[in-house]
Amino acid sequence: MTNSVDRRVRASQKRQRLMAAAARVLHEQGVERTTLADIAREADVPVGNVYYYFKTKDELVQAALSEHTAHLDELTGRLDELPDPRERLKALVRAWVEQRDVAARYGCPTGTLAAELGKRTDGTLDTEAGAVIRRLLDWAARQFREMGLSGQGGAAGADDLALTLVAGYQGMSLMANALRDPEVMTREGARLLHWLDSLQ
Amino acid sequence: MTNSVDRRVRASQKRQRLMAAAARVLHEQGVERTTLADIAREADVPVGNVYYYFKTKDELVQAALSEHTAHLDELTGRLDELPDPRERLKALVRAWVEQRDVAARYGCPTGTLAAELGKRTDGTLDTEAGAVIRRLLDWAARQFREMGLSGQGGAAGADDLALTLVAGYQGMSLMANALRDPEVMTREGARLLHWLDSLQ
Amino acid sequence: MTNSVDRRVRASQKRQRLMAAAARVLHEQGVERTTLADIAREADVPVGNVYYYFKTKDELVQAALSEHTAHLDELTGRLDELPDPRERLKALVRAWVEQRDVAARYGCPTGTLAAELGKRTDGTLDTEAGAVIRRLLDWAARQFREMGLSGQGGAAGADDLALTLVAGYQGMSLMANALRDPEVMTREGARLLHWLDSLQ
Amino acid sequence: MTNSVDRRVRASQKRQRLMAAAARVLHEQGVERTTLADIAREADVPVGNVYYYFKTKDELVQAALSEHTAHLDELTGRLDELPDPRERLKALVRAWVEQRDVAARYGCPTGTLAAELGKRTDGTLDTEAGAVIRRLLDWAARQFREMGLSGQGGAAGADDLALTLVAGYQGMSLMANALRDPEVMTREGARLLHWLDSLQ
DNA sequence: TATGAATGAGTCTTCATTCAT
DNA sequence: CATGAATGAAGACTCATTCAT
Repeated sequence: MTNSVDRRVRASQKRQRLMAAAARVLHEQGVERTTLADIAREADVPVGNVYYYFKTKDELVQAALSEHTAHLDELTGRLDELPDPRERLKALVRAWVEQRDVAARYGCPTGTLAAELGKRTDGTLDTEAGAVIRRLLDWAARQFREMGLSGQGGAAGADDLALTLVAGYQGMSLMANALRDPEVMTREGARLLHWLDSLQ
Repeated sequence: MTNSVDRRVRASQKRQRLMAAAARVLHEQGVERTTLADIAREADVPVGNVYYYFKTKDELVQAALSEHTAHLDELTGRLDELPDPRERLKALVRAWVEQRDVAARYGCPTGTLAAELGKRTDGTLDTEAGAVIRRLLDWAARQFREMGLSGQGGAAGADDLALTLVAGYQGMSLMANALRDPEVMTREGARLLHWLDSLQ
Repeated sequence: MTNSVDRRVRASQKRQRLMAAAARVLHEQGVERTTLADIAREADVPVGNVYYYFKTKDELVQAALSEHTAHLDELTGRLDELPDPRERLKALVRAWVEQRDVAARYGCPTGTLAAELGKRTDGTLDTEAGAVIRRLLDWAARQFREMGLSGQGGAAGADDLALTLVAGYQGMSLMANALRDPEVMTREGARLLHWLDSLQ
Repeated sequence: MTNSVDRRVRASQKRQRLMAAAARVLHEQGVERTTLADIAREADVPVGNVYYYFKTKDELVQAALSEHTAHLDELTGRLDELPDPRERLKALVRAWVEQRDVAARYGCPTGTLAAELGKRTDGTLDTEAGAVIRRLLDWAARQFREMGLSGQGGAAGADDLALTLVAGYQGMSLMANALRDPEVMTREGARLLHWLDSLQ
């Protein structure tokens, strides 16, 4: 009985390994340049076996996106424990800056995925990465609202601020990546922190 | 003799057509999803003939980047005729906003190309799109310097401002693209204009 | 002890279900387009379990043929209870016509299986469906013989008549299937009945 | 110039070779058991090159059907030169009987194709073979009509007779194939000839 | 026995690149 | 220069069969 449980556990571990590997490799190599074999190798799973867990390559891409969503939720979940919404946002920016080396090499996982998938015209996954970004946007807007920054502009104010914040993150990630320079993250991150402090 | 000139002219037209087609199609479909046949068809050039102008697919990608550089130079060249550097920068932002529909559908040509090519690990073209962005950065920094905004921080001030400006552009393009919403360009564009006005 | 009996019963039920499912699905989809998973699903048996009852896919095909043989035997068994051999044959034809909708959609189970398996060159099952047809042929010949229609030509006469009858059935099934028209069965069935009546 | 013509000719010969090979191999092995490599090898064309002429395997199947249609047209064309329609039909039956060895080994090309393709549920090619058979049916009906055999039943009579004739052919082919016995063709062919003679 | 999972050989298809003329 | 055709190396995906428990 323990054995059968073990097997199930190991199996779901495999699925988990595949998802993690997909998230990593797809981020590093992009969707089109990544072969199933790449992901399988990284997850240490025989190629033929991948299809037991994911019926198509696109399902693996979808799974990678779920993985990114999970990471995002975990991060915002941790930040939610901070008492002050402004501090939460600032901690978020600091977390981004800490990722500067990865960003400089491969860009923002979700942002680059959104850019690549957005080129599709067949309606498959083309806006899925956008959904992850929207989730981040929503969380950020909630913080701004909690800061009482819906402003005179009504609720739209918080949404705009969230947009500015996330666009700032995407912009600095892309620039750091294009210039292969992690310091871009530091400099622009500092600017975002300053901006957050200035809001009232 | 006239014939040979004609031929040369026609040939260079073909080359031109291929470059333009490459720029367009690669922007819309991405590098990996675009086949040589796609570009050839769009340029109305027989596939086999492409190789007389570009020895590899990568050379066509390179050519597309040159095309984007040329567009950029043409734009900044026009802007240079404005007397006031701040007006030049604001006109640049307005030009970006005018492209909002394209940006919402396909993102910034250079930015998305930088993201895709940046995934390469084989050292081919992986930073070439970054060079185009750097060119934009340099032009912008020149404007800020001319505005006397090198600040107390010396020349770095202008560079930082340029970085913020271009990152702002990339950020809003990516967000507009991810959310498939051109209005993102309008809103964030307005913010950038306001920011440019506030600088002194 | 009851448990072990139960198990055996359940097991043989599973085997039975697999055979029935194989007969049905192989008829509808053909051998090559049918996967083991298709049959397992239809029989509501886990895929991995199939191999306890049938060691290879071909054994399942064989089992489907047995199933068809059983159906045939059951049918002729019922017909054998009719007193008049001519009536038996006419009832057979009527039974065929009753199946017209299935025939128009999927053809004769045995005939189409014979056609598909006959393409094999590896000597596996390639004439097995033919054996089922031969069984039908034998039964029909017996009826003709009983009708006293061995004729001057001796026993061969009955065999020829049987061949004509079964060929008639296969021909009308194939035509109904190719034209997707059940009425073909009705029309040609009527002709066969008329022919049977005319024999003396 | 001659060279360029040669090339085009050779190219279209290749296409022709592929069609002929497809017709032959698909008849002998069936659609599902035949790989593109099989056809390519038989046509002496590199596998990758096949796709220059036919975009998918299904297009090759379609091409094989065209080939069969062409054979049929050529045959009926030759028969049309006979003055008497009854003689045309009898010559057709004799032509069938001459093919008895092929029929006994592989069945009727169109009939077996119709049986196999008819199993498809995806709407691709599933009734295409039926169209070839219908063409034969139409030609035969024309002959019967010319014989003045529309009967009291009007034009339907000829159609029914044509159906009986072609069903007879399909039936005897299938039986010859299932029993692996060419003599079936001879016997049933004789019966069909006799039947044709008896019509008035 | 029972069963979810594993395996790897095989098949279709795509495409950059090259070739012959 | 021009161009239709040729080539072969991948890559995604399927599936019968086997395995571990």
